[in-house]
Amino acid sequence: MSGVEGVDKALGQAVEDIGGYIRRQRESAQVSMRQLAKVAGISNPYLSQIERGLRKPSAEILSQIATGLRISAEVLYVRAGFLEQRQGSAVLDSLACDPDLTDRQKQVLHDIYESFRRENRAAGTSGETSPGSTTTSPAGSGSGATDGTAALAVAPDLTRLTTDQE
Amino acid sequence: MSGVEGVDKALGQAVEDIGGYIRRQRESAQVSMRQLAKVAGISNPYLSQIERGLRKPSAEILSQIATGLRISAEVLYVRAGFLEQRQGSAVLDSLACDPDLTDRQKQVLHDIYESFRRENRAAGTSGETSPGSTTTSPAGSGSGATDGTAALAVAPDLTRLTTDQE
DNA sequence: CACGAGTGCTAACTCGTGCAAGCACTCTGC
DNA sequence: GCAGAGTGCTTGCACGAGTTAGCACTCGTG
Repeated sequence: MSGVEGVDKALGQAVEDIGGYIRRQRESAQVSMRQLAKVAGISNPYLSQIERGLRKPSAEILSQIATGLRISAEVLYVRAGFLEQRQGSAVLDSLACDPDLTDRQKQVLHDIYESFRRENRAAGTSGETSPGSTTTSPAGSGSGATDGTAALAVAPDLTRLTTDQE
Repeated sequence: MSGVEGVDKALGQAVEDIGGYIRRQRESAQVSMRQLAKVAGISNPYLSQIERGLRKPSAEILSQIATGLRISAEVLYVRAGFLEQRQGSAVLDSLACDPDLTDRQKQVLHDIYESFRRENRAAGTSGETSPGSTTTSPAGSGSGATDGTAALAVAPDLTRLTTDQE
C-alpha cells in the first residue's frame, strides 16, 4: 500500500512537473489558457487539467502544445518521461545519421570522441559541463523557451488571433 | 468523404508502418509475439493488434516494446510520428550537452566537425553515407536494430525466460 | 448599476487504449 | 490416436484521454 502510494505520489509529481512547466511557459508568453488551447488545437478544459496535473497527455497532445508554445516537442517529451536525455551516445547516434559527413569523417570524429571520453575516464573527470549546461538540451529551442524568449513571440499572434475570432 | 477517407488511409498506412516495423524487428530477433509481449510488459493481443496496425500505441507502450526489442525507443517514436529526425545540427546539439566531455574537447570536436562539413561543401559532396556503413556504427543501437543485429541478442534471453516461466 | 468579454474550472460524456479470457490452429511426444 | 505446449488472434470490457456544454468569477465600459 505504502509502496503503491509512494509510486502514485512519484507519478503525480512527474505529471505535475510537466503541467507546471507548461503553465510557466504559457505565463512567460503571457497567453491565456484559452488562447494557447486554441492555437494548440486542444480543448481549454483539457489544457487546464494538464497544467494542474490531473491528466497525463499523450505525445500527440504534447506535440500540439509545444507547437502552440513554439517550443520543441522534445522538451515536453523529456519532461513527460517519453524521452530520455541520453547524453552518452547522443553524439555518436547523431553523428552516425549526419548526412553532411562522409563515412570516413564520421569514423574520425567517432574515434576522437571516444578517445576524449577514455581520456576523461582515465582522469576521473566526468567533464566540466555545469548543470546549467546540461539544461541546455539538444533541443536548443527548448532552452530558449525556458527563458520565454521563443514563447514570447507567441503572444502578439495569439492576441490578434483571438480578437479576430471573437 | 473522399478526403476523410484519404486521411484515414494515410493514417492507417503510417500506423501500419510502425506495426510492420515492430514485426520485422521481432521476427529478425526470432522471438514470438508472446515472448516479446511478456518481456515488454504488454499484453500479447495488444501487441498483435499493434503489429497489424489495428491500434495506435502510446509512447509508453512504444517505449516498452523498444525495451523488449532492445532497440532505441526513439526509432519507434520517429516511426510513430512523435519525433522528427533532426539531422542538421543534431551532432552539434548533442555535443554541446555531452557530460562526458570537457568544454575544450567539445570545441575541438565542434571545429573538426565544421571543417569536415566545409570540406564536403567545397567538394560538393553530400556525404558517402551508405546504409550498410551506418549500420556498422558502434553507437547506432537504433541503426543496429534496423538490421536486427541488436535485437537478435534478445532471442536467447527470451527463450530462456519463457521456459522458466512455463 | 448592468452588460459583455475574457478567464479558468466542473461535470457529463464519447471513444480509444490496453487488458483478460478464451479460441482455433500447429507441432511434438507418448 | 491423444495431450500438452506454443502460436497468433477475437471479443468483451474497464479505464482514462480528450471534448462539449456550462458555470462562477473578474474586469472594463456605458
